[in-house]
Amino acid sequence: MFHSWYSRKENKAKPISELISIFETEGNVNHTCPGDENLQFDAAAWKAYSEKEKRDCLMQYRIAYQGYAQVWWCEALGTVLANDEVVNGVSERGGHPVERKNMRQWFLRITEFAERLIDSLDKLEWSDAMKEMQKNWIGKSVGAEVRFSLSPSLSEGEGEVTVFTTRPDTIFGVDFMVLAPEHELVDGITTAEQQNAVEEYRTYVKTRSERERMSEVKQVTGCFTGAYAIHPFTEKQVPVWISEYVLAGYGTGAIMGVPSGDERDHAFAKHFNIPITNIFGEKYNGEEAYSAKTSTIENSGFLSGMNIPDATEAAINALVKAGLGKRKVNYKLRDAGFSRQRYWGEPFPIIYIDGVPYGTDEGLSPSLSKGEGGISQLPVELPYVESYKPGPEGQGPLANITDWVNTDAGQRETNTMPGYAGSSWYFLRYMDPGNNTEFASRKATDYWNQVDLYIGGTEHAVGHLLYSRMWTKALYDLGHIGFDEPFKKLLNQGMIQGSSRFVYIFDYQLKEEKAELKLKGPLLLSLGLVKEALNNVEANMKLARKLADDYFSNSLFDELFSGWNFRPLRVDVSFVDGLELDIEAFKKWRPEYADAEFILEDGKYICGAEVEKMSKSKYNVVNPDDIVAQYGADTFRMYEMFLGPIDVSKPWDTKGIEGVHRFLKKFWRLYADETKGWVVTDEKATDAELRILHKTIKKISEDIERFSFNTSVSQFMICVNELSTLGCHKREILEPLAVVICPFAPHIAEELWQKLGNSGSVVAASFPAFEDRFVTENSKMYPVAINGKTRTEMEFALDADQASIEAAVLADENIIKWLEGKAPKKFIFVKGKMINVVV
RNA sequence: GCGGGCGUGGUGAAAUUGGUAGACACGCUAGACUUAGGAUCUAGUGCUGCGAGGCUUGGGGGUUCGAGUCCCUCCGCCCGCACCA
Repeated sequence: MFHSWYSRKENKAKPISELISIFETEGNVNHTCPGDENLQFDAAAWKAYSEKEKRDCLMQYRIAYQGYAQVWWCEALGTVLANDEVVNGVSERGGHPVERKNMRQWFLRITEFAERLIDSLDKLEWSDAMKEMQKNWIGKSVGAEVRFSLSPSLSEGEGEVTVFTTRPDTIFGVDFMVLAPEHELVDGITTAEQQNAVEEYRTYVKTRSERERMSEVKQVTGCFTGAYAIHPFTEKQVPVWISEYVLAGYGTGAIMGVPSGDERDHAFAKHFNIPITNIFGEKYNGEEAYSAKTSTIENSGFLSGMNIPDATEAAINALVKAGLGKRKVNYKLRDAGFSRQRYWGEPFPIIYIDGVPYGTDEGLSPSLSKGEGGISQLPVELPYVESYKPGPEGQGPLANITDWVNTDAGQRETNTMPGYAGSSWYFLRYMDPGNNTEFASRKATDYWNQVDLYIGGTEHAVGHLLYSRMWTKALYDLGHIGFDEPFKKLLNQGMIQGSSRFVYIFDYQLKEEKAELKLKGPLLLSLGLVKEALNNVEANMKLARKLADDYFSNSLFDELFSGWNFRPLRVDVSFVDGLELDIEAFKKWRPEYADAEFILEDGKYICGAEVEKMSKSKYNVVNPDDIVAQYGADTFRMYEMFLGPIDVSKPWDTKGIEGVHRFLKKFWRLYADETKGWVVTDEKATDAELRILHKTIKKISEDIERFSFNTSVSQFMICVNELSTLGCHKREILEPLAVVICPFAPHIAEELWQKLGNSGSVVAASFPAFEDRFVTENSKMYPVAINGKTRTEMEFALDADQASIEAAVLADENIIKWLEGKAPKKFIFVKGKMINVVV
């Protein structure tokens, strides 16, 4: 990726060497620079560049490139934190203050692939929901880029603000401009008198996460810069503000505020008393923005009277003609941040020489190019470290290993790659894991081709699954593999969650010196008491009063506590039977509660429960090995299938596994009796037995196709119940049945297969063919409804015609009773389904 | 806030194309066999009502001969939101 660039002309990734050749002959006239759209040079200029200038320029084209991104910086911990390590604006560990800090980072230019990532979704067998999520994440929008010049007389700096808008038709409704607080122009345009206010506001914004900035739309914040921009058509001067609702990474990091047509702009204008220009005539009521797209545009110069699509076209054409803007496609998708300041992650094969990054495979020095890792010293391996402490100035731990960082060619990159680096291509490596000259041979990837079926969770919808797709396209473009989509079919499986258990500690603050506690240990309350107290102020007071009376030396309640609450504490699920706590086991596990007092309800301590991800830290882990030891792998496997549809998440609950276990025992008893031993006979099967077998073959075949394993298990249960009732022990039925059940209960199937006298494994046996003739019926019990409510059942031949059925139904005494003498208005007969009489 | 998903008995669920709601299990109740039962078998089990019957798929409304399924609307829950991986 470092050695490649994206050709917008050919719409594919290409080697960077080809770009260098192009620059040498024609400069970049035919290849707009994705990193800097205004960069232009010819061949002569290119040749005159220094080595460093050339490399800097190429960096703006590379698919793996360096840029700047904001990270959470925690001064106290001396490290960069992940989003989920920042809680309520402070570090999760230690509660230290954090702020957004700009840092140099590696990126992958996934935005260049945006269009293809949308287009080729069509050829994937993924759920519509999944495709929808990816489309929305990529967020293609068509609109215009518009330049507003700043008013030199009123602004500190001169120049222009470029905005992206999906509604160029509303350009006459612009009443203000808003820049992201991080926007590079802000420093230059802020007037002296607004300097302090702007600084203060930016300090506030630094503490805000992007999520908060997007979510909390009701609370309007912002700050005027003192600068004004000039409307391109009316020459009206509009104030330039900064506000957190404009994000630096979206579009150009600046918007034109059209309060009459956009809700957030409207709220902003109202909040800061900015006069609102109405461009929708009567459709805009002054109270809320008119954001529907069905009005005509009014009060808008040459756009007045046009509908929205026409006005959009006209506005863009006028902007282009005036040289003030252009048509533009924008994507919400951002280039993927590819640096982490962590130890665990693939190290970059990058060396800095005089601050300029080179690939370790670029022949930098003899020792590097012939080092241990092969000719190009790939792969670069993580060095051993004594400590995982962060490096200086927010660098990763690798920065501390100076021996490793400093090579005779230059300094190594100390960032590492993120988790999705490996997850984007591991499936390719699996195709050729022993290869030590390339990631996978073309022969191997051509043979194995795409992943046929990928089972994964929706949590990967817009991360891993999008990055893998981009990665695959890049490798395809560069000729390393022969397919451009990694996962042909995708199925989302649900998660088996944990069910956590909680006890509740009475947590109180005593008023000073007022009381002595009679307790030796903490006070734990059963769930029912806590629930009642939390639901009801009176109950809460009553409970506290009672606790004061029972457990404290001073029962003058009003003088006892300054406050109290019920603090939940996780307990290991193995000490809880259902919801009832084994108090002794708990005390043993947590010695600090050995002297605790437990307040019970009905003689039991009832725990609280919550469904969460299964995790050691939540003490809610159930180990599958224990289940397998108790019930066997077949029972475990079938029970997991039986729990419900494959794509639904649910908490693990061992209750119910008995049913599946009983089923397998009953299934076994068709073949072997506890006392009599093997009971399989060679008798001829009856029609009824064959019907059961073939209904089962049909159902299982269909269910497997649609991954409906829970209903398959049900069908096996129905089959075994019916065969048991018939007392069937016939080889003609039971031998094929063992083959059908094999994918669901392979161990028992294999054993029965052997006992039936077969050589070879049951997995090699061919799946029994379904034969229609065994299951066809010639009559059907029809539900007969009056006005849609089923009142009785009547049996008719399947080939009976409507007239004879109608006559029979209307003559039926049950039906006559329900008709109550009224004449039927309509008779509905759906062959093979039902009958409905409308009166 | 935005995007996606889900909501059916005491519990897990089924109903595949708009056609008998609750299949199959768990649990529970009663019984049989048994020295014993955490084995096995039988019957019952959505709610309500003595009964005929009535009610019932998160709430409300609509389309239809017929709605768990389609449409509108409201409520609730779960997942993702770019440095958890």
